[in-house]
Amino acid sequence: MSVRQSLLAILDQGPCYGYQLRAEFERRTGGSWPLNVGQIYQTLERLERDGLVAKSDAASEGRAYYEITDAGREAVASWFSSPVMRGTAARDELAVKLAVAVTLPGVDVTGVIARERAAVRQLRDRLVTDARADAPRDAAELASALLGAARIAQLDAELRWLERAEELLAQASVPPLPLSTEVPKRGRPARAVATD
Amino acid sequence: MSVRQSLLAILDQGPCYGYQLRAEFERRTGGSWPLNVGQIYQTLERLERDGLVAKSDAASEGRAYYEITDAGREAVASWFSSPVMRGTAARDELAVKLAVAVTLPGVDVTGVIARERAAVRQLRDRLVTDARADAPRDAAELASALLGAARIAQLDAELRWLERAEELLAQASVPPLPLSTEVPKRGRPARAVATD
DNA sequence: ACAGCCATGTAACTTGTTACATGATTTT
DNA sequence: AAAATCATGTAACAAGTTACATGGCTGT
Repeated sequence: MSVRQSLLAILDQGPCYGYQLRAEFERRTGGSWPLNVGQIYQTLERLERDGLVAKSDAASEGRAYYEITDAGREAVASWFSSPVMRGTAARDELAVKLAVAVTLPGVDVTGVIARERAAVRQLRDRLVTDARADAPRDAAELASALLGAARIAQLDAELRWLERAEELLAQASVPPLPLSTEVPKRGRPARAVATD
Repeated sequence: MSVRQSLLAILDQGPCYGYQLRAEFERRTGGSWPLNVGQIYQTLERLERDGLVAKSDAASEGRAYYEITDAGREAVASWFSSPVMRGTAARDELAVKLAVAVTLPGVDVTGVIARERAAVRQLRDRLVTDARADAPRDAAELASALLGAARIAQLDAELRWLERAEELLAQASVPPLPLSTEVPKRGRPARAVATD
Protein backbone atom coordinates (compact mmCIF):
# COMPACT_ATOMS: atom_id res chain seq x y z
CA MET A 1 0.00 0.00 0.00
CA SER A 2 3.01 2.27 0.16
CA VAL A 3 2.79 3.66 -3.35
CA ARG A 4 -0.93 4.16 -3.19
CA GLN A 5 -0.82 5.90 0.17
CA SER A 6 2.21 7.99 -0.68
CA LEU A 7 0.63 9.30 -3.86
CA LEU A 8 -2.50 10.12 -1.94
CA ALA A 9 -0.50 11.96 0.69
CA ILE A 10 1.18 14.01 -2.04
CA LEU A 11 -2.19 14.80 -3.58
CA ASP A 12 -3.23 16.04 -0.16
CA GLN A 13 -0.87 18.97 -0.79
CA GLY A 14 -2.69 19.99 -3.93
CA PRO A 15 -3.89 18.78 -7.32
CA CYS A 16 -1.32 17.01 -9.46
CA TYR A 17 -1.12 15.31 -12.83
CA GLY A 18 0.49 11.98 -13.56
CA TYR A 19 4.03 12.89 -14.51
CA GLN A 20 4.18 15.45 -11.73
CA LEU A 21 3.16 12.83 -9.20
CA ARG A 22 5.95 10.57 -10.30
CA ALA A 23 8.47 13.39 -10.01
CA GLU A 24 7.19 14.34 -6.57
CA PHE A 25 7.28 10.78 -5.33
CA GLU A 26 10.78 10.12 -6.59
CA ARG A 27 12.02 13.44 -5.26
CA ARG A 28 10.66 12.52 -1.84
CA THR A 29 12.15 9.03 -1.83
CA GLY A 30 15.55 10.09 -3.05
CA GLY A 31 15.40 8.11 -6.25
CA SER A 32 15.08 4.77 -4.54
CA TRP A 33 11.82 3.14 -5.55
CA PRO A 34 11.66 4.34 -9.15
CA LEU A 35 8.17 4.17 -10.59
CA ASN A 36 7.05 3.25 -14.07
CA VAL A 37 4.80 6.06 -15.26
CA GLY A 38 2.07 3.63 -16.12
CA GLN A 39 1.85 2.66 -12.47
CA ILE A 40 0.93 6.22 -11.59
CA TYR A 41 -2.10 6.11 -13.85
CA GLN A 42 -3.05 2.67 -12.64
CA THR A 43 -2.91 3.83 -9.05
CA LEU A 44 -4.82 7.00 -9.84
CA GLU A 45 -7.51 4.96 -11.53
CA ARG A 46 -7.83 2.75 -8.47
CA LEU A 47 -7.82 5.71 -6.11
CA GLU A 48 -10.58 7.28 -8.19
CA ARG A 49 -12.52 4.02 -8.19
CA ASP A 50 -12.35 4.04 -4.39
CA GLY A 51 -13.49 7.63 -4.19
CA LEU A 52 -10.27 8.99 -2.70
CA VAL A 53 -9.38 11.26 -5.62
CA ALA A 54 -11.31 12.85 -8.47
CA LYS A 55 -10.40 14.21 -11.88
CA SER A 56 -10.13 17.95 -11.68
CA ASP A 57 -12.39 19.96 -13.96
CA ALA A 58 -9.73 22.50 -14.82
CA ALA A 59 -7.61 20.38 -17.10
CA SER A 60 -4.91 22.80 -18.13
CA GLU A 61 -2.99 22.25 -21.35
CA GLY A 62 -3.98 18.68 -21.90
CA ARG A 63 -2.88 17.60 -18.46
CA ALA A 64 -5.23 15.48 -16.40
CA TYR A 65 -5.15 16.92 -12.90
CA TYR A 66 -6.43 14.89 -9.99
CA GLU A 67 -7.48 16.30 -6.65
CA ILE A 68 -8.05 14.59 -3.35
CA THR A 69 -11.54 14.13 -1.95
CA ASP A 70 -12.75 14.38 1.64
CA ALA A 71 -12.59 10.62 1.96
CA GLY A 72 -9.06 10.78 0.62
CA ARG A 73 -8.06 13.35 3.21
CA GLU A 74 -9.45 11.09 5.89
CA ALA A 75 -7.42 8.21 4.50
CA VAL A 76 -4.24 10.27 4.62
CA ALA A 77 -4.89 11.37 8.18
CA SER A 78 -5.61 7.80 9.15
CA TRP A 79 -2.43 6.61 7.50
CA PHE A 80 -0.26 9.03 9.42
CA SER A 81 -2.06 8.60 12.71
CA SER A 82 -1.98 4.80 12.88
CA PRO A 83 1.07 2.56 12.72
CA VAL A 84 1.72 0.42 9.69
CA MET A 85 -0.15 -2.85 9.54
CA ARG A 86 1.84 -5.83 10.67
CA GLY A 87 0.06 -9.06 10.01
CA THR A 88 0.36 -11.90 12.45
CA ALA A 89 2.53 -13.72 9.99
CA ALA A 90 6.16 -13.10 9.26
CA ARG A 91 6.20 -12.49 5.52
CA ASP A 92 9.96 -12.44 5.44
CA GLU A 93 11.28 -14.21 2.37
CA LEU A 94 14.72 -14.90 3.77
CA ALA A 95 13.43 -16.15 7.10
CA VAL A 96 10.84 -18.45 5.58
CA LYS A 97 13.34 -19.78 3.11
CA LEU A 98 15.72 -20.71 5.87
CA ALA A 99 12.96 -22.12 8.04
CA VAL A 100 11.82 -24.40 5.26
CA ALA A 101 15.41 -25.30 4.46
CA VAL A 102 16.21 -26.52 7.96
CA THR A 103 13.19 -28.81 7.95
CA LEU A 104 13.90 -30.43 4.60
CA PRO A 105 16.24 -33.39 4.21
CA GLY A 106 19.02 -32.97 1.69
CA VAL A 107 19.40 -29.22 1.90
CA ASP A 108 22.84 -27.79 2.62
CA VAL A 109 21.61 -25.30 5.18
CA THR A 110 25.08 -24.19 6.17
CA GLY A 111 25.82 -23.36 2.56
CA VAL A 112 22.55 -21.51 2.19
CA ILE A 113 23.31 -19.40 5.24
CA ALA A 114 26.84 -18.72 4.06
CA ARG A 115 25.69 -17.54 0.67
CA GLU A 116 22.92 -15.36 2.07
CA ARG A 117 25.31 -13.88 4.57
CA ALA A 118 27.88 -13.07 1.93
CA ALA A 119 25.26 -11.38 -0.21
CA VAL A 120 23.87 -9.38 2.70
CA ARG A 121 27.28 -8.28 3.88
CA GLN A 122 28.36 -7.24 0.42
CA LEU A 123 25.23 -5.18 -0.11
CA ARG A 124 25.48 -3.69 3.35
CA ASP A 125 29.08 -2.63 2.84
CA ARG A 126 28.24 -1.07 -0.46
CA LEU A 127 25.41 0.91 1.04
CA VAL A 128 27.55 2.06 3.94
CA THR A 129 30.23 3.22 1.54
CA ASP A 130 27.74 5.06 -0.63
CA ALA A 131 26.07 6.71 2.36
CA ARG A 132 27.15 10.31 2.60
CA ALA A 133 28.12 11.59 6.00
CA ASP A 134 27.32 15.25 5.61
CA ALA A 135 24.15 16.60 7.13
CA PRO A 136 21.08 16.81 4.88
CA ARG A 137 20.37 20.25 3.49
CA ASP A 138 16.72 19.84 2.61
CA ALA A 139 13.88 17.48 3.35
CA ALA A 140 14.57 15.34 0.30
CA GLU A 141 18.12 14.68 1.44
CA LEU A 142 16.86 13.91 4.92
CA ALA A 143 14.35 11.45 3.50
CA SER A 144 17.06 9.88 1.41
CA ALA A 145 19.30 9.53 4.43
CA LEU A 146 16.45 7.94 6.38
CA LEU A 147 15.77 5.43 3.65
CA GLY A 148 19.43 4.54 3.44
CA ALA A 149 19.68 4.14 7.19
CA ALA A 150 16.60 1.92 7.21
CA ARG A 151 18.09 -0.30 4.56
CA ILE A 152 21.36 -0.63 6.40
CA ALA A 153 19.64 -1.27 9.72
CA GLN A 154 17.59 -4.02 8.14
CA LEU A 155 20.62 -5.64 6.59
CA ASP A 156 22.46 -5.43 9.90
CA ALA A 157 19.56 -7.20 11.56
CA GLU A 158 19.63 -9.89 8.91
CA LEU A 159 23.37 -10.34 9.39
CA ARG A 160 23.02 -10.77 13.11
CA TRP A 161 20.11 -13.11 12.65
CA LEU A 162 22.02 -15.24 10.17
CA GLU A 163 24.90 -15.55 12.63
CA ARG A 164 22.47 -16.52 15.34
CA ALA A 165 20.97 -19.08 12.99
CA GLU A 166 24.38 -20.60 12.42
CA GLU A 167 24.85 -20.93 16.16
CA LEU A 168 21.45 -22.48 16.71
CA LEU A 169 22.04 -24.87 13.87
CA ALA A 170 25.43 -25.93 15.19
CA GLN A 171 24.17 -26.43 18.75
CA ALA A 172 20.81 -28.08 18.25
CA SER A 173 21.56 -30.61 15.59
CA VAL A 174 18.06 -31.88 14.98
CA PRO A 175 16.97 -34.34 12.30
CA PRO A 176 15.07 -32.85 9.35
CA LEU A 177 11.44 -33.70 8.77
CA PRO A 178 10.52 -35.96 5.87
CA LEU A 179 7.06 -35.83 4.39
CA SER A 180 4.42 -37.04 6.77
CA THR A 181 3.80 -40.66 5.85
CA GLU A 182 0.64 -41.08 7.88
CA VAL A 183 -2.33 -40.51 5.63
CA PRO A 184 -5.13 -39.09 7.77
CA LYS A 185 -8.68 -40.24 7.44
CA ARG A 186 -10.79 -38.16 5.15
CA GLY A 187 -13.96 -37.56 7.06
CA ARG A 188 -14.65 -35.90 10.32
CA PRO A 189 -11.95 -36.72 12.84
CA ALA A 190 -12.73 -38.12 16.24
CA ARG A 191 -13.11 -35.73 19.14
CA ALA A 192 -9.71 -34.76 20.48
CA VAL A 193 -9.96 -36.20 24.01
CA ALA A 194 -13.41 -36.42 25.47
CA THR A 195 -16.73 -34.65 25.53
CA ASP A 196 -16.31 -33.95 29.25
CA MET B 1 7.75 -15.88 -4.22
CA SER B 2 8.14 -17.47 -0.81
CA VAL B 3 4.99 -19.55 -0.86
CA ARG B 4 5.49 -20.69 -4.38
CA GLN B 5 9.11 -21.66 -3.84
CA SER B 6 8.46 -23.26 -0.48
CA LEU B 7 5.71 -25.48 -1.85
CA LEU B 8 7.97 -26.45 -4.71
CA ALA B 9 10.77 -27.31 -2.28
CA ILE B 10 8.38 -29.51 -0.32
CA LEU B 11 7.24 -31.24 -3.49
CA ASP B 12 10.91 -31.92 -4.16
CA GLN B 13 10.70 -34.41 -1.29
CA GLY B 14 7.94 -36.39 -2.97
CA PRO B 15 4.49 -36.14 -4.49
CA CYS B 16 1.86 -34.40 -2.39
CA TYR B 17 -1.77 -33.42 -2.66
CA GLY B 18 -3.24 -30.06 -1.75
CA TYR B 19 -4.24 -30.45 1.85
CA GLN B 20 -1.05 -32.31 2.59
CA LEU B 21 1.00 -29.47 1.17
CA ARG B 22 -0.70 -27.00 3.42
CA ALA B 23 -0.06 -29.15 6.44
CA GLU B 24 3.58 -29.61 5.49
CA PHE B 25 4.09 -25.92 4.90
CA GLU B 26 2.48 -24.86 8.15
CA ARG B 27 4.33 -27.55 10.07
CA ARG B 28 7.59 -26.22 8.68
CA THR B 29 6.82 -22.59 9.43
CA GLY B 30 5.58 -23.20 12.94
CA GLY B 31 2.08 -21.98 12.29
CA SER B 32 3.16 -18.48 11.35
CA TRP B 33 2.08 -17.73 7.80
CA PRO B 34 -1.19 -19.66 7.76
CA LEU B 35 -2.39 -20.49 4.27
CA ASN B 36 -5.89 -20.52 2.88
CA VAL B 37 -6.35 -23.89 1.22
CA GLY B 38 -7.44 -22.26 -1.98
CA GLN B 39 -4.06 -20.64 -2.26
CA ILE B 40 -2.46 -24.05 -2.42
CA TYR B 41 -4.48 -24.98 -5.47
CA GLN B 42 -3.88 -21.60 -7.06
CA THR B 43 -0.16 -21.98 -6.57
CA LEU B 44 -0.18 -25.55 -7.83
CA GLU B 45 -2.05 -24.44 -10.93
CA ARG B 46 0.53 -21.76 -11.59
CA LEU B 47 3.42 -24.10 -10.92
CA GLU B 48 1.90 -26.56 -13.35
CA ARG B 49 1.41 -23.81 -15.91
CA ASP B 50 5.10 -23.01 -15.63
CA GLY B 51 6.07 -26.65 -16.03
CA LEU B 52 7.56 -27.02 -12.56
CA VAL B 53 5.10 -29.62 -11.32
CA ALA B 54 2.75 -32.10 -12.97
CA LYS B 55 -0.39 -33.92 -11.92
CA SER B 56 0.52 -37.42 -10.89
CA ASP B 57 -1.17 -40.25 -12.76
CA ALA B 58 -1.70 -42.35 -9.66
CA ALA B 59 -4.49 -40.37 -8.08
CA SER B 60 -5.21 -42.42 -4.99
CA GLU B 61 -8.61 -42.19 -3.35
CA GLY B 62 -9.77 -39.06 -5.04
CA ARG B 63 -6.69 -37.11 -4.08
CA ALA B 64 -4.93 -35.11 -6.73
CA TYR B 65 -1.24 -35.74 -6.27
CA TYR B 66 1.30 -33.43 -7.82
CA GLU B 67 4.92 -34.29 -8.47
CA ILE B 68 7.85 -32.09 -9.28
CA THR B 69 9.37 -32.02 -12.75
CA ASP B 70 13.02 -31.77 -13.76
CA ALA B 71 12.59 -28.06 -14.34
CA GLY B 72 11.05 -27.82 -10.90
CA ARG B 73 14.02 -29.57 -9.32
CA GLU B 74 16.30 -27.11 -11.05
CA ALA B 75 14.24 -24.23 -9.69
CA VAL B 76 14.54 -25.59 -6.16
CA ALA B 77 18.29 -26.05 -6.47
CA SER B 78 18.60 -22.56 -7.85
CA TRP B 79 16.51 -21.14 -5.02
CA PHE B 80 18.70 -22.66 -2.35
CA SER B 81 21.96 -21.92 -4.11
CA SER B 82 21.38 -18.24 -4.78
CA PRO B 83 20.59 -15.52 -2.25
CA VAL B 84 17.17 -13.96 -2.15
CA MET B 85 16.53 -11.21 -4.63
CA ARG B 86 16.92 -7.72 -3.25
CA GLY B 87 15.78 -5.09 -5.67
CA THR B 88 17.60 -1.81 -5.86
CA ALA B 89 14.67 -0.15 -4.22
CA ALA B 90 13.85 -0.21 -0.53
CA ARG B 91 10.31 -1.53 -0.51
CA ASP B 92 9.96 -0.90 3.17
CA GLU B 93 6.52 0.44 4.00
CA LEU B 94 7.50 2.04 7.28
CA ALA B 95 10.62 3.67 5.87
CA VAL B 96 8.88 5.06 2.83
CA LYS B 97 6.03 6.33 4.93
CA LEU B 98 8.39 8.24 7.15
CA ALA B 99 10.45 9.49 4.22
CA VAL B 100 7.37 10.90 2.56
CA ALA B 101 6.16 12.29 5.87
CA VAL B 102 9.29 14.34 6.51
CA THR B 103 9.05 15.94 3.09
CA LEU B 104 5.42 16.96 3.36
CA PRO B 105 4.28 20.18 5.04
CA GLY B 106 1.71 19.82 7.76
CA VAL B 107 2.60 16.32 8.90
CA ASP B 108 3.33 15.76 12.59
CA VAL B 109 6.40 13.64 11.97
CA THR B 110 7.34 13.45 15.62
CA GLY B 111 3.92 12.07 16.39
CA VAL B 112 4.13 9.57 13.56
CA ILE B 113 7.48 8.32 14.83
CA ALA B 114 6.20 8.11 18.38
CA ARG B 115 3.18 6.05 17.40
CA GLU B 116 5.17 3.74 15.17
CA ARG B 117 7.73 3.26 17.88
CA ALA B 118 5.13 2.46 20.48
CA ALA B 119 3.54 -0.10 18.19
CA VAL B 120 6.86 -1.70 17.33
CA ARG B 121 8.00 -1.86 20.93
CA GLN B 122 4.73 -3.35 22.10
CA LEU B 123 4.82 -6.04 19.45
CA ARG B 124 8.49 -6.73 20.08
CA ASP B 125 7.94 -7.15 23.80
CA ARG B 126 5.06 -9.49 23.21
CA LEU B 127 7.11 -11.63 20.88
CA VAL B 128 10.04 -11.73 23.29
CA THR B 129 7.72 -12.81 26.08
CA ASP B 130 6.14 -15.49 23.96
CA ALA B 131 9.49 -16.79 22.74
CA ARG B 132 10.33 -20.01 24.50
CA ALA B 133 13.85 -20.33 25.81
CA ASP B 134 14.22 -24.10 25.77
CA ALA B 135 16.19 -25.71 23.00
CA PRO B 136 14.27 -26.96 19.97
CA ARG B 137 13.63 -30.69 19.92
CA ASP B 138 12.94 -31.15 16.23
CA ALA B 139 13.42 -29.29 13.00
CA ALA B 140 9.96 -27.74 13.14
CA GLU B 141 10.69 -26.20 16.52
CA LEU B 142 14.05 -24.98 15.24
CA ALA B 143 12.35 -23.39 12.24
CA SER B 144 9.81 -21.79 14.50
CA ALA B 145 12.54 -20.39 16.72
CA LEU B 146 14.35 -19.04 13.69
CA LEU B 147 11.23 -17.29 12.42
CA GLY B 148 10.59 -15.80 15.83
CA ALA B 149 14.17 -14.59 16.11
CA ALA B 150 13.97 -13.05 12.65
CA ARG B 151 10.84 -11.16 13.56
CA ILE B 152 12.36 -9.86 16.76
CA ALA B 153 15.59 -8.90 15.06
CA GLN B 154 13.66 -6.98 12.44
CA LEU B 155 11.61 -5.14 15.04
CA ASP B 156 14.77 -4.31 16.97
CA ALA B 157 16.26 -2.84 13.84
CA GLU B 158 13.15 -0.78 13.28
CA LEU B 159 13.26 0.49 16.85
CA ARG B 160 16.85 1.57 16.55
CA TRP B 161 16.16 3.17 13.21
CA LEU B 162 13.19 5.08 14.58
CA GLU B 163 15.33 6.43 17.39
CA ARG B 164 17.98 7.45 14.91
CA ALA B 165 15.29 9.12 12.84
CA GLU B 166 14.19 11.15 15.86
CA GLU B 167 17.75 12.31 16.36
CA LEU B 168 18.24 13.25 12.74
CA LEU B 169 14.96 15.09 12.73
CA ALA B 170 15.83 17.02 15.88
CA GLN B 171 19.28 17.99 14.65
CA ALA B 172 18.71 18.81 11.03
CA SER B 173 15.58 20.85 11.14
CA VAL B 174 14.97 21.25 7.43
CA PRO B 175 11.97 22.88 5.81
CA PRO B 176 9.50 20.49 4.14
CA LEU B 177 9.03 20.45 0.39
CA PRO B 178 5.83 21.87 -1.05
CA LEU B 179 4.67 20.77 -4.47
CA SER B 180 6.95 21.90 -7.22
CA THR B 181 5.40 25.06 -8.61
CA GLU B 182 7.52 25.27 -11.72
CA VAL B 183 5.66 23.70 -14.60
CA PRO B 184 8.20 22.22 -16.98
CA LYS B 185 7.86 22.61 -20.69
CA ARG B 186 6.23 19.74 -22.42
CA GLY B 187 8.43 19.01 -25.34
CA ARG B 188 11.99 17.94 -25.67
CA PRO B 189 14.18 19.75 -23.17
CA ALA B 190 17.27 21.65 -24.20
CA ARG B 191 20.58 19.82 -24.24
CA ALA B 192 22.07 19.79 -20.75
CA VAL B 193 25.33 21.63 -21.40
CA ALA B 194 27.00 21.10 -24.71
CA THR B 195 27.53 18.49 -27.37
CA ASP B 196 31.29 18.57 -26.87
C1' DA C 1 11.54 16.63 -40.81
C1' DC C 2 13.05 14.19 -37.11
C1' DA C 3 14.69 12.93 -32.62
C1' DG C 4 13.38 12.81 -28.09
C1' DC C 5 10.97 13.74 -24.28
C1' DC C 6 6.31 14.89 -22.02
C1' DA C 7 1.95 12.99 -21.17
C1' DT C 8 -1.98 9.94 -20.99
C1' DG C 9 -3.84 5.74 -21.11
C1' DT C 10 -4.67 0.56 -21.68
C1' DA C 11 -3.75 -4.33 -21.51
C1' DA C 12 -1.67 -7.78 -19.41
C1' DC C 13 0.67 -10.12 -15.97
C1' DT C 14 2.64 -11.58 -11.10
C1' DT C 15 2.18 -13.21 -6.36
C1' DG C 16 -0.66 -13.29 -2.63
C1' DT C 17 -5.22 -13.77 -0.82
C1' DT C 18 -10.13 -14.57 0.17
C1' DA C 19 -14.85 -16.27 -0.74
C1' DC C 20 -17.58 -19.53 -2.48
C1' DA C 21 -19.42 -23.98 -4.57
C1' DT C 22 -19.32 -28.81 -4.42
C1' DG C 23 -18.91 -33.25 -2.83
C1' DA C 24 -16.95 -37.30 -0.07
C1' DT C 25 -16.44 -39.30 4.35
C1' DT C 26 -17.08 -40.19 9.03
C1' DT C 27 -18.60 -39.39 13.66
C1' DT C 28 -22.42 -38.07 16.57
C1' DA D 1 -29.96 -37.32 9.35
C1' DA D 2 -26.86 -33.66 10.81
C1' DA D 3 -22.49 -31.78 11.77
C1' DA D 4 -17.80 -31.35 10.95
C1' DT D 5 -13.90 -31.99 8.45
C1' DC D 6 -11.23 -33.36 4.28
C1' DA D 7 -10.59 -32.30 -0.37
C1' DT D 8 -10.71 -30.07 -4.83
C1' DG D 9 -11.56 -26.43 -7.51
C1' DT D 10 -13.12 -21.71 -9.43
C1' DA D 11 -13.87 -16.84 -9.41
C1' DA D 12 -12.49 -12.72 -8.05
C1' DC D 13 -9.72 -9.24 -6.14
C1' DA D 14 -5.50 -6.35 -4.30
C1' DA D 15 -1.16 -4.09 -5.17
C1' DG D 16 2.65 -3.84 -7.81
C1' DT D 17 4.72 -3.85 -12.22
C1' DT D 18 5.83 -3.79 -17.21
C1' DA D 19 5.01 -3.17 -22.15
C1' DC D 20 2.90 -0.91 -25.52
C1' DA D 21 0.03 2.48 -28.30
C1' DT D 22 -0.78 7.15 -29.17
C1' DG D 23 -0.23 11.86 -29.58
C1' DG D 24 1.74 16.54 -28.61
C1' DC D 25 5.42 19.66 -28.24
C1' DT D 26 10.06 21.48 -28.83
C1' DG D 27 14.84 21.89 -30.13
C1' DT D 28 18.04 20.73 -33.75
